[in-house]
Amino acid sequence: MTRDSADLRALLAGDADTVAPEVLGLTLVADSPDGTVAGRIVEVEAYTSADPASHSHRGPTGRNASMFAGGGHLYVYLIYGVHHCANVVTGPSGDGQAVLIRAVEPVAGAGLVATRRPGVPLARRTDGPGKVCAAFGIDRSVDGLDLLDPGTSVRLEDRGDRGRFAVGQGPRVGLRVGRETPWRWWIER
DNA sequence: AAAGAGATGGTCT
DNA sequence: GACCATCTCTTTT
Repeated sequence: MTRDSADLRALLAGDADTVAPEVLGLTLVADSPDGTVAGRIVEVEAYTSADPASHSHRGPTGRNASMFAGGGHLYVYLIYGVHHCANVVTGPSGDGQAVLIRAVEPVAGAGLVATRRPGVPLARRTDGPGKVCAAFGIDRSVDGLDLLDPGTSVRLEDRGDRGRFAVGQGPRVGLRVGRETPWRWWIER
């Protein structure tokens, strides 16, 4: 049972903390001149504007504008001046909600991923938010794209993995505030 | 096996 | 000028 882009659009119109576990099992796809990389999303976190840990908490700014663009868009930011992190925006336009893609299991383009992350063992290539962006070639240049438009270079697809796994839940990672909110979900191995 | 520190730059106060 | 939704390498137990 797969969902088309209209189904996904409706799904992503919901609040980040209810949508996040539904994003597990969806496939992230990124095209580039060098080839295509695809991965099954296996770990996510939710952020909303009511949440002090969220970039959207203090309202729209130049950096977080795409977080307010409405469900289905891509929000990419630079963290620690070093790594990029990719988010699936959720909720209505203007709301400032997003689901951070923390980890992915590669399903296509393993050779290209190896080129982009040389010397890193397969199992460790996409098991963190910065690693996912490095492996997929995602940076601020694709911030704000519509992930549900089949014509864009970075996309979100349902390849039929719905409900075939157990989901774990716990606190988010790396935060100074908001540690008490258990808004991280992952697919149990 | 776990803990610590440095890298590095855009964004906001 | 401080703060980061991180990663990797080095040092210590």
